[in-house]
Amino acid sequence: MTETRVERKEKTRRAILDAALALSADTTLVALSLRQVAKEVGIVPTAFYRHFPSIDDLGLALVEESLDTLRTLLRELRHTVGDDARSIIDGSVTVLVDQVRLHHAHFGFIARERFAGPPPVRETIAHGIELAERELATDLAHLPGTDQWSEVDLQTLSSLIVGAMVTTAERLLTAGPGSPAERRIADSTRAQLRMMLIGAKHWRSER
Amino acid sequence: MTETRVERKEKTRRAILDAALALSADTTLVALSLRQVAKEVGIVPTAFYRHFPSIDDLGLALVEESLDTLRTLLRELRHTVGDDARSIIDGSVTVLVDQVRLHHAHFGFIARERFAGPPPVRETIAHGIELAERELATDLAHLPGTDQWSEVDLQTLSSLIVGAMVTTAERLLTAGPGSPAERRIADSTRAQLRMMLIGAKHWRSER
DNA sequence: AGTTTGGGTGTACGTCTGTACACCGAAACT
DNA sequence: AGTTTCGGTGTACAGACGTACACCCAAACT
Repeated sequence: MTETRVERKEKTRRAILDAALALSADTTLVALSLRQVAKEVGIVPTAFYRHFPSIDDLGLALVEESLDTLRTLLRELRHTVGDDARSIIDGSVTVLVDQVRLHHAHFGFIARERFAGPPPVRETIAHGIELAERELATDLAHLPGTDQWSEVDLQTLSSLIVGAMVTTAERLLTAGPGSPAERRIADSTRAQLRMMLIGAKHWRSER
Repeated sequence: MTETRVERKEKTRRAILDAALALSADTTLVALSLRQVAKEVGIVPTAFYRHFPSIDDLGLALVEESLDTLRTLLRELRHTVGDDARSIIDGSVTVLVDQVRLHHAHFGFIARERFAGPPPVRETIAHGIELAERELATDLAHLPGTDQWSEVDLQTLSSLIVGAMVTTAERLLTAGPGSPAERRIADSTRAQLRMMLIGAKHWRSER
């Protein structure tokens, strides 16, 4: 029943991360105090420093973790297969809904801190989303129908899609899992994706 | 040179609002202290209570004010005229860029507090955006080409457009006025709107 | 002219904050 | 077996916080 020292340490580190995630859900990272977290975890305030140099570093760890689950979402989206556009869209939205449901805390964290978090956190999140846009753009380039597309057109469509996905994720966060609202949002998103792809199909770049 | 009492009062009230707006730009409403605001304004902390019952009420006043400039933006967008879709899109984006530039603080406030603010603030903002979606939907219904559209289709397109506008506004906030980035965002938004409207033109509702 | 009103001041309080410091005890190393 | 390492504890302090209270004085009312 005895635990090794690294195991114990990792355990309370996780407890700190979880407590911070839970507490910041009520407000924001910037309104999070070291003492609150310590009390929630059940350790004395000064013990916090055994794991993080400061609250800011805790925030950085949290954003790293949250971006990890964002990357997981993107990977799953990329592996969504289907014969036609319709089934790909349906599968993608299903994945999005599932992932947001599954990692509610992380996506909520990203939504909150994207603009309200400390500058380094904001930048990290912005960078993560930017990366997602670029990767989607290269994915789109390998799709049939976009052979003649310019770089900027690909970037435009990609940014449009990613923007809609982010907006959808934010909407999903305020809807309870399995709620009618959630289904409505999913349906709406499917329709939006279809509309965007129809627009893309008939797209002819100008200038 | 003597000021009437109501004038003086209104003046410091404004000073408080401005100081709160400026200070919260660095972090968030929830991380804003009464004493900070008082110091910034140049009054003693307890004098704050002559104007607001609490910091929360200050936040409510700020969100009301910010939503006012959002409504102004929407009104201006609605009055954007043009002969064809192209010119309407161009005009709308120009208005958006101008307004975000002009009321940077208010739009920044909305972006930050939309998900990170106190619950009442969040709800007020969400309600404002929802209202904008509904109004755009009824506007779209009066446009030629949407005669056969169902209620949900109109709502879908409206939500898509509003979402893109919100995303654009958020992007614009991080770009300096007149910067190359700002122009790039404006161009991208114009293309996105065109793409969406092309999609809408070829849209045929299913089921 | 005399009185009331109300924005702003100054002091004072209890609470919460981050963090420095000395210390403990058991796991981990030699 | 003896020593070191290190996560966790307890005390302590200076500063910032919200806010209660008594006070001031000029504009506004009578």
